[in-house]
Amino acid sequence: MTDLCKKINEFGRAMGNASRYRIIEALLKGEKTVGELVKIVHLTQPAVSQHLKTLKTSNLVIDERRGQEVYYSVDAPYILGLLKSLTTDVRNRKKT
Amino acid sequence: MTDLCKKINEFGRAMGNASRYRIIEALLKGEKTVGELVKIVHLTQPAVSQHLKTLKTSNLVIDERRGQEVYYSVDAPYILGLLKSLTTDVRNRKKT
DNA sequence: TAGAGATATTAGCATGTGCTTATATATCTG
DNA sequence: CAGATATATAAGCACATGCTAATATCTCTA
Repeated sequence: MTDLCKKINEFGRAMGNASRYRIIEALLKGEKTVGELVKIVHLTQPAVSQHLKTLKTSNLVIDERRGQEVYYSVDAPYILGLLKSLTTDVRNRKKT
Repeated sequence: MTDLCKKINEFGRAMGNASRYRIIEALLKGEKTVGELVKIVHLTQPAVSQHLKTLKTSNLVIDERRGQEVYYSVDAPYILGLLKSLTTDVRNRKKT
């Protein structure tokens, strides 16, 4: 499996879960703290933290601590790069 | 969950599974029969058929029977539409 | 430094998922 | 129509995954 494949696969795993997808959706509207996300997606704080961890491992989100709170936001350049690669692959497919 | 959300989520679920991702990859190189896919991804025939069923349910592939064989191919226009929507969403995000 | 607030981590459980084996359906050919 | 080939479906099992509850870690402030 090439590096790109692995990335796309991780991206899929992230977006394929409803909770994580809702987290991403929320983050697309602007950075949020864990506590804010908890209120938005209606999950417990540990559940949100766990999802954020997998999202971070897949490089889809960035975190930054400011005082007691940790702000999360989408890594847009990374995601856009992935989407572009994918789009190119589909465009260049062998037509039927 | 909006209609687009549901589609993207299904797309993610499809791409997030390694076997399904390999099937999509193979199909991007041109349409294939179930039997050909079995040889390529090294899964049993029922396993491949099951994956193809979920891919079809998510509208990512198209099937067409020709005699005894069924040919599968990616639904490129559909996928490209999804990727475009996703790209737009990420581009138009609220910057941090 | 003690306590409070915010987040992360761990363990455990219930459910979902992917695979296998067995069987059914469909299509062709003799 | 009978058998062969291609594909689909069903049942069952092992494992992965998402969630909860409990606890740990980190940071601020009095």
